[in-house]
Amino acid sequence: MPNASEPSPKPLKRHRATGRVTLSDVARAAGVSPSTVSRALRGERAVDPALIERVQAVSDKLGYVPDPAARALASQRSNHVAILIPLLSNALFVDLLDAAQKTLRAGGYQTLMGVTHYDASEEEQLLREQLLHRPAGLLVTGLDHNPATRKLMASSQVPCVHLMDLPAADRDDAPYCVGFRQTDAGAAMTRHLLQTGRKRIAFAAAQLDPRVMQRLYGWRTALQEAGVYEPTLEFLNPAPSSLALGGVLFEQIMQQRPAVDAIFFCNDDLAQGALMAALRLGVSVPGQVAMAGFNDLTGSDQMLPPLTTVRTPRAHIGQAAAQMLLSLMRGEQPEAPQLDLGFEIVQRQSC
Amino acid sequence: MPNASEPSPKPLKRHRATGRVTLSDVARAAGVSPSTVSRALRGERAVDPALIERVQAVSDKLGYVPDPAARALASQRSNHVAILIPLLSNALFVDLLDAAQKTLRAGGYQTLMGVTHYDASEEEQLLREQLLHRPAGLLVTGLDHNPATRKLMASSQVPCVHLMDLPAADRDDAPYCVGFRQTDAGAAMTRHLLQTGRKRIAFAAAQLDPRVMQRLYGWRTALQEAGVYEPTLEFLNPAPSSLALGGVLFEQIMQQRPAVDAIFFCNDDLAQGALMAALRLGVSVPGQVAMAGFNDLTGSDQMLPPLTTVRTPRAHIGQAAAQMLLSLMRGEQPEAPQLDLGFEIVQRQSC
DNA sequence: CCACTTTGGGATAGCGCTATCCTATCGACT
DNA sequence: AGTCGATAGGATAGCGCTATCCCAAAGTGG
Repeated sequence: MPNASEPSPKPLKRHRATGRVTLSDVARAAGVSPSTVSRALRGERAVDPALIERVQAVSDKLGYVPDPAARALASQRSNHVAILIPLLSNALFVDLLDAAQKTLRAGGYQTLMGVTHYDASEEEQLLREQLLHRPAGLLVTGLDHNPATRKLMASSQVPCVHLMDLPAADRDDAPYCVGFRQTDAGAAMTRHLLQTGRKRIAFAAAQLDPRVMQRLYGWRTALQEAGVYEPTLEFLNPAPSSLALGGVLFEQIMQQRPAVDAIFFCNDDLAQGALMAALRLGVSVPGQVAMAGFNDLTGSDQMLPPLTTVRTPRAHIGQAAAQMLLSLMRGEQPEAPQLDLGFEIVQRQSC
Repeated sequence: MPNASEPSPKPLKRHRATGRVTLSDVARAAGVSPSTVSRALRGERAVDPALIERVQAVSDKLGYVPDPAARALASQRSNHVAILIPLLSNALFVDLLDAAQKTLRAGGYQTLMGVTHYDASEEEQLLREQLLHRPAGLLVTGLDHNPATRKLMASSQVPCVHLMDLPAADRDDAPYCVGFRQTDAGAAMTRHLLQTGRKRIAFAAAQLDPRVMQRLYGWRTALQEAGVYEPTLEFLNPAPSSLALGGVLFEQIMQQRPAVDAIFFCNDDLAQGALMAALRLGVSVPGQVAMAGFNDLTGSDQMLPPLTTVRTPRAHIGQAAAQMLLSLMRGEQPEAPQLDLGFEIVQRQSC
């Protein structure tokens, strides 16, 4: 016996024992192999219906719940869906998040939220972190991303749906997206103001994200068509949108262009702030100047006067995008890669 | 050769190969064992400083990033932190979420958000789902949970910090929490109104969650102390809080108790809606009736008149709670299990 | 009637880590 | 010197699944 140093047959019990009910426990109790349990529970491949039922029953009785970490490690896919939104301080994105999150959860997915603060490199960093978790899907706001981000999304092979925006033209490399035509919405509201007889329509905006700029473009186009466009009617401020800023913008406009007869705000919070400022300053709305907002945020219908605005289907967008992502994650092909959910002019008394 | 059926020595190459840079790759490149790399990178146990540096360098060069799923499976702990909040439609909770999420991310944790809709059984269900992910920590709103939820939290052994609320008395089984005394805040604002000479102070509330009820209790106590409490001054509506509901409550109060000289709303959105309704109805504020809100939400300073309210440190709460959780997850003991971040009466022109 | 595909189940090697156990080395203390 | 306890690194068994391969049995067609 030259080699007596290898006698130990039993591999000594390690002290771990998590106590968790595992797939193997179910397999043993059901008298089948682990593979079969795995397949039966996931509805993978063909399994005898009777067997599926038996496995289900045993699984329920033992209270088996699959371990997401083990599953993720083995399959290289988690049940996470990452969602990237610019801010949590804009109700618009919160509504989007809320709706998407609800839909995804119903589909069995966990939502990983990432807040980019409108910062392209922070977006890239967040995406990088999230991709580590091997998310099953991706929901991102807008279509504008830096090249590195775009490359990450492409190379990760993770299904991705873009929110809020639609590509300008129907290219065939078009990504999946759910939203509406921001430009059209901007133009539509402007035309509405023109129809009520207004001629000097200012555009007041904050944050200046790509969608705001599209609305600006729509406004500009509509004014040009009507032959009443003036560059000095644009009041753009890159600061975050807020009621207070709306008031500031309003005062600025009334000071610089007192003859303005309508103001189109790129977001309702600005318009709400302007409405309050008008009340404070005794400026009659819509008598002296009409006001219009965008998004139909909560409170806009409670203003004095109630605010005319563009109602955007943000909850619907969140829900529909999540739905589209769910089908992509199932490996299905949505009928159309782009979903235009439109918008609606809500006419109230501020115009 | 009786047994020719077992010749294959090489265990046949499976087609998986994820291409990911693994810990073993780093170990091989650095000329050390995987254990050492793992320890060096996590700062676990004692490792030679020079070695740590070398491993770090190699790891960076190869672009190694640990796989969260593998880590979670092996260690039975993920880098997720679950946060449970009642709603996303109340700015209060969004601010909480935003702050907590930011702090946790800085600490290397991913936030898993759960929205309970003020539903105890939904909370339980969410918690159950989240615990599957073996979160490293738990952030939950309030101290009121059903027994099953409480048991889940306890048996999971996951560190947990409660938000917004503080326990009534300092019990020694007191859970970790960060918040302020809702009752005191309610009483403080009521006393402030009393000091301005108001006598008939109504309390208007919606949603009626436990924190609202505590504010109600504070209001009641202050009025009783002053000898001016009347039960009919309570206007409670279980519907979700909103500007529109604030207007409705205001009209209801003016109709049922026209002699009221102040109204204390349990949340700013109600007060904002009431303020708008007062403008609409031509009720002078604070001339005829003073108004006070709670939380100092955005827009309250822009109202006409600007709203007197209780400023609650919700962002601070989110951040401090996350911080406390971070130290708990590090195995440290916070100096005090309860953190009272107080509140502040913000006096504006509505009183 | 036999080669030839399905069909449905079993066996088992990882997925990429961490936790546990082991061992070698070095002082410090009898 | 010899014994001990630290200290620091290595080896390796899982964590709980899924994916892949394998194989028996049951159809299928010429």
